[in-house]
Amino acid sequence: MAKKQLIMEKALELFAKQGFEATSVQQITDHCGISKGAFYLSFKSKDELIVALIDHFMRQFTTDIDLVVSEEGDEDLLYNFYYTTFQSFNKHSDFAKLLMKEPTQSFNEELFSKLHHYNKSLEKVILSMIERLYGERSNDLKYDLLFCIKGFMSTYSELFMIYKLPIDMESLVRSLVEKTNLLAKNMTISFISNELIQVIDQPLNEEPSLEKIIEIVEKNIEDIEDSIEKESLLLLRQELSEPTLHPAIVKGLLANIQNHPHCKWTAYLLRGHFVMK
Amino acid sequence: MAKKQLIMEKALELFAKQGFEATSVQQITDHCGISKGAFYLSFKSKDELIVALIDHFMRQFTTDIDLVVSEEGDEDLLYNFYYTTFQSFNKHSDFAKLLMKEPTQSFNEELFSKLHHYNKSLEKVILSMIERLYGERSNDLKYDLLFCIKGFMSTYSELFMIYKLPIDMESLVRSLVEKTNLLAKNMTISFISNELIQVIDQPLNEEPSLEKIIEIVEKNIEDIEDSIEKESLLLLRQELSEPTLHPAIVKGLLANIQNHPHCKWTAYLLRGHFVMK
DNA sequence: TTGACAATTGACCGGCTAGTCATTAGTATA
DNA sequence: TATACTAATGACTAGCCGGTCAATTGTCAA
Repeated sequence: MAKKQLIMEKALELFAKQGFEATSVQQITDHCGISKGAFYLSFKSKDELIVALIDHFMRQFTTDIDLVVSEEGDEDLLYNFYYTTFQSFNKHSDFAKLLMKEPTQSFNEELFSKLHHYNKSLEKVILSMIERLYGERSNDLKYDLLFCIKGFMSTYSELFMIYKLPIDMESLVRSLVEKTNLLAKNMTISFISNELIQVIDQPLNEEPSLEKIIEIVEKNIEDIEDSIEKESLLLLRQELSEPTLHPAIVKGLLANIQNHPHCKWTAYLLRGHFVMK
Repeated sequence: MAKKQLIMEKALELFAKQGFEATSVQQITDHCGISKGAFYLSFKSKDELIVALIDHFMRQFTTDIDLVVSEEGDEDLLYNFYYTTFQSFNKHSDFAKLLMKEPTQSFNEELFSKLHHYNKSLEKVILSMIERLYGERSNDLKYDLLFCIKGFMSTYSELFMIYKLPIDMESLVRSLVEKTNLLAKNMTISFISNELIQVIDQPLNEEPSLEKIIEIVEKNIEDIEDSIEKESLLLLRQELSEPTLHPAIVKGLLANIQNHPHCKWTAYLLRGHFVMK
């Protein structure tokens, strides 16, 4: 299992430098100091490696940002959002580079739709933030705001992603907060309508099914040692099959697990599930 | 020569779908209905093909936008800028896709710096527009505005580039004009300073030399048939070596050539040269 | 019709690729 | 130490890559 992580880390370094296609399995194994055969003990194919990378890091991004956005209080929400996002980009800059870099469609259809799905998850989180921050007013403008925020993020992150400049993150974020608020409070012409978004989302709008969530939770339970988190997961597992607990209790249980490093993604999924209902 | 264009067109289609690395010369020649050997009669290597593509289309983009920005009157300048840019993206969507797609560094150093150079040309054009539109006020904010505009362009162009949606370009542009004006007129916190930009630009700040410009002009003169444009080019060629003409005359000569399909890039270079002085 | 020349072909080359598997090294138990 | 097991190796395969070039085909003036 540790071998798997080693390969993922070292491969990511090479992918960020050269791209996915241009990096050979031989290069990866050389860089790891292992044999080519050993690679195929951990991953069935080179494609499976990239799938694992995307799953791992996109879950990290989504949960990092979701944690900030789902916190109480709107005070510094926008500031914290940008700050966390950029920190997360910075922390996993190799992966972020790979994401920016890789052809949107040179991947398999499977990989493309996977990325698309995570992207939509992220957009959903950002949209919920916009709704909280700007309330009613945002109804017609929220998708335009979403696009503007995404534009800011991608353009400004170039500064530290490509040029590797030492950035004063706090003033960068302060300037983006001002820009975002300006747009949100003064914009009158929206371009992206609900309908347009629905057309875009149409082909791949798969919510994870209840069965899928249960499966993930149970795997999670097996993976972690005895602790409050494990107890909470067991109770939540029960609640998935037979809902009996008070919403406040469920919320508490979610709070119990959402800071455990191996439960973040599960917490995110569960929050989506229980809030839905 | 026609063969060269055929290859460029067909190759671009494949590159847009699969990416540069993932497309083989064999695929390209099959798609053209020619033999592999014939490819190497037109291009010395696969790399030379991508260089030709980048040169061809980036010149197109730059001149298209520069023509709009260098027109008199600030009335609909911003509107026309966005409109032309998106039309140009749309017209050459395969190439635009390739640009978005391709790893920033999977190219050679040569290709990377080539792209970087064209990118800076485009930024220069946009900056001159910002200065004209917002005057003094833009001094401290211009680079932030540039980044915001670039962010809008890349995020919103996804709508028709990736999703291939039929877009009401006029309302899209109107909404972006409002956003840009809002930011330009109300922003107070700038993040990107002159110094920061200088650091970014440092490694590759090559202006084309006078000799280089003369070379390009002479090649252009050979390429086109007798016409007012050719006469104008010959006079401008003379003016490059021995400046004698009144600036107004030079400006008129430039106006003569800037709408000829094969002189646009030369006109752009010359305008930069004569305005410099 | 012939012959000189240019355009075009596709078999071929060396090198690299993803992936396999018989063999070997390492380790834990009895 | 002997045994049984797993972990790890790297030579190997089949196939694709960019690029070359001797051989073929097409063209046109004499």
